[in-house]
Amino acid sequence: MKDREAKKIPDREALPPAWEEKLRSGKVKVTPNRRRVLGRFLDADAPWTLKSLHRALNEGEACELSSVYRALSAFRTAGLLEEFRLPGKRETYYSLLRPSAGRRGQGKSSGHDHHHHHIVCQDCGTVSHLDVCVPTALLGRVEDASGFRVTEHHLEFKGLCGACR
Amino acid sequence: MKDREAKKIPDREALPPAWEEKLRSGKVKVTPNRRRVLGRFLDADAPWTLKSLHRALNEGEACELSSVYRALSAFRTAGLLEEFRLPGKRETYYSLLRPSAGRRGQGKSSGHDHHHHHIVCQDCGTVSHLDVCVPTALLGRVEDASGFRVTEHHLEFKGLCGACR
DNA sequence: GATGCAAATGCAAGCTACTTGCATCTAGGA
DNA sequence: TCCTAGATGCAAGTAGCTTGCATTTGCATC
Repeated sequence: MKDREAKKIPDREALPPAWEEKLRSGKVKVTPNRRRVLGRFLDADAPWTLKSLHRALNEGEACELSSVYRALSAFRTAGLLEEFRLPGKRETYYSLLRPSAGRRGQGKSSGHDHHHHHIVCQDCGTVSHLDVCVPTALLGRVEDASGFRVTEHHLEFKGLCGACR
Repeated sequence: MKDREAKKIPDREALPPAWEEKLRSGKVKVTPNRRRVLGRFLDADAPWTLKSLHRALNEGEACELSSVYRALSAFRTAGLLEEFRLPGKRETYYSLLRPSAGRRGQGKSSGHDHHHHHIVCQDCGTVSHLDVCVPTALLGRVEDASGFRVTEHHLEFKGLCGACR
């Protein structure tokens, strides 16, 4: 948690080219606000809520809640973010959909399909990412049992984090 | 879906004794309102939202939204209901936690622990129950990867139902 | 470099889905 | 039957978005 050198980027003037490209190809205009929003996701690979993001951004220059909201919607439409909800929490969470680059290509490589799942500490509320996913066999059983064709799944865990145990 | 004989109970005067017992042991007073609320869950083994339940109840005698809300909270505290949220939906859903009776006892038999998971049709919005669950092996991997002790999990699927395909 | 327009922004108002306070009523034990 | 903790109805309050509108701005084009 120490900030070495110029590591603690307050607000970026530019995003990594890959991401700027992604925005443009998603027909999302690149503005200072949006750079700052996306920059937060790139800095902290954690789930953000509309409000937590708004608070974090306004430690710097002010930025309207509704603009953050619209940025999130735009990013989601463009396939850069996924949205999810947690049992017992009221807010909607967002997290970055990184392209499934270095993974052993076990899915269709459709560009960005590396979603992930989450675990929440029932004591302190910390939310962490998980790299595990639903086994294919289970998906098959779900389709058989329900008659649905499954297109998406969300898996949330609740428990006690290392610190709270 | 046909209603045979007196199968279509409008509002019950009494709940199955097992459930009345459960309420009492959970320190929940049994009132006409609460019988009607719980009755709906017993009649239709589907997820309800506060509002859908309120609407359903008020086809009969009126019953305040806030009372339904408080009944749901009480039932949840008593361990009769579980609450969950679905991605893309705003409301909180509730479903009955039936005691894990006839199952091959693969969990600790703690009274009621037969939770289940859900699949939502992305077209028509229908929500169905699923009888599949997260494999124990996956839970182990989650604990190892995160350092958390897992106490709960929720698994939601999205897809196309038989009718919408 | 100047221009035009679709899209983004700020501000304010509106909406949905709860959630709570309070006076009154009632289930259920004494 | 009586008492009291807890349930109810009604109304007001709150959180978390969501939208409308006038203004500004990114960026493709000239």
